[in-house]
Amino acid sequence: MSDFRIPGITVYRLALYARVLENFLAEGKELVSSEELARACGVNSAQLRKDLSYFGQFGVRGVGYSVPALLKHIRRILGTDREWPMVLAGVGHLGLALLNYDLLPQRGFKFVAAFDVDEKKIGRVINDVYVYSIEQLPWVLKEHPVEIGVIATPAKAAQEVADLFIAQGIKGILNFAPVRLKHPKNVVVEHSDITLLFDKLAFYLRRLD
Amino acid sequence: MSDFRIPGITVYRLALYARVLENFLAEGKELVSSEELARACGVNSAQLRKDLSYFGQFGVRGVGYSVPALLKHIRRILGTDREWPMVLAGVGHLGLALLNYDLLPQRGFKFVAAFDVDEKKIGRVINDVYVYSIEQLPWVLKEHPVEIGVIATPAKAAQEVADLFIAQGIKGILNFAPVRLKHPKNVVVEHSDITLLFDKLAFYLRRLD
DNA sequence: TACTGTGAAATATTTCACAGCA
DNA sequence: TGCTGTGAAATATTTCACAGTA
Repeated sequence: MSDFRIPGITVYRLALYARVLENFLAEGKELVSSEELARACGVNSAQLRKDLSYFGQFGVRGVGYSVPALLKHIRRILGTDREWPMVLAGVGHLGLALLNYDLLPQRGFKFVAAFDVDEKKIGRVINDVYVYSIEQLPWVLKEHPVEIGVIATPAKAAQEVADLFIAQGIKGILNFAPVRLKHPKNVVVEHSDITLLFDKLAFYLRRLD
Repeated sequence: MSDFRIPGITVYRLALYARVLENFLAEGKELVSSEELARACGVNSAQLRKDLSYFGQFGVRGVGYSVPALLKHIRRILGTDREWPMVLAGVGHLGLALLNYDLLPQRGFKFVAAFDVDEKKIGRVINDVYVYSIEQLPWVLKEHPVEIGVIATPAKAAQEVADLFIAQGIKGILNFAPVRLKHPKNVVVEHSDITLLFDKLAFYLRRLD
């Protein structure tokens, strides 16, 4: 019922439920049962109900869940019922992909500035986002304080960027560089290392009968 | 000791250990203790030792682990001691980032062909990879059978591509499209939905004191 | 001595199964 | 009746703590 210690995996699943509910909503679906939503998400229905029960009661016994109401509840739980301005460090191929990824602003995650060290990139505007020199980072963050910083630099630059972010008051970092960041524990860091997923796939492929 | 049912999270951590060991190796480090490697990976040392113990004994009591030997062992366990040819569907911004991501071929994951529906992209060569029309997919996979298919298309095309992949004998799919794929259980599917990570970050940011 | 390897204990997560209710 | 919500049971994972050994 309370939010005392919510497992990361539960938070992740809530985000997944929200994604699937968005699709149901787009299809004009009004009602959904835990069984149906769970199946669409690839999880057990008791688990879905348990995940929700950490935060309250959102369904109607004998009936199910209202699709728009449940989506609204989950968004409020996740904090995606508001806008989250963000900055990006590293305008390489992945950085470009992030700047151009429409689903992020649709969900409230909006880049307000990007940074790079490459002279050829500095001054460009990508999808309405200006690319600054990394040296302007303290100044830009002072002018436009944001809570979320995204790192899409090469591994060797990532820690330095993280330190800069943290020094300028960034509270949450999403790190796509393949390196573990050191950080104080009042800063939230999520790591996303794409190459690890390929390794995992290789492992399970090898032991397919 | 045996590989009966290895938790996905253990496999993921093994990949992480390999990544950190690679860095240690590059620094010329010969020996590492479970404590030191675990700290660099952000995990408990007993957990690291337990993870390894599913597969054998790789250390020396009182001494630690040989960095190059442990790395070799983990690579063999993961299946990253060989090359994995792959195909890509979807040459948008994310697809481009994947085609240009040097760490993948360094670890043996090599795209041999890419596919798209956009006439403007078909026929281009990106980082030595030719972009075919999606209609040529059956033919190309017949000529060059591969086990891994990567999906970086918009959500609405992903299931159709997955079905094509599976029909052509692909055994493992890494799906970056924000949709849950239906698939027979002799096909391994890993989902990577980047937007879910942003949601998770928002959740933990909101409850930072 | 200084570590690994690993049963056993502790903890966390998932699933069951059914009471409760529209 | 047909669902949700949730204690309790089952299962999975992590951590402890120490025997084993180079």
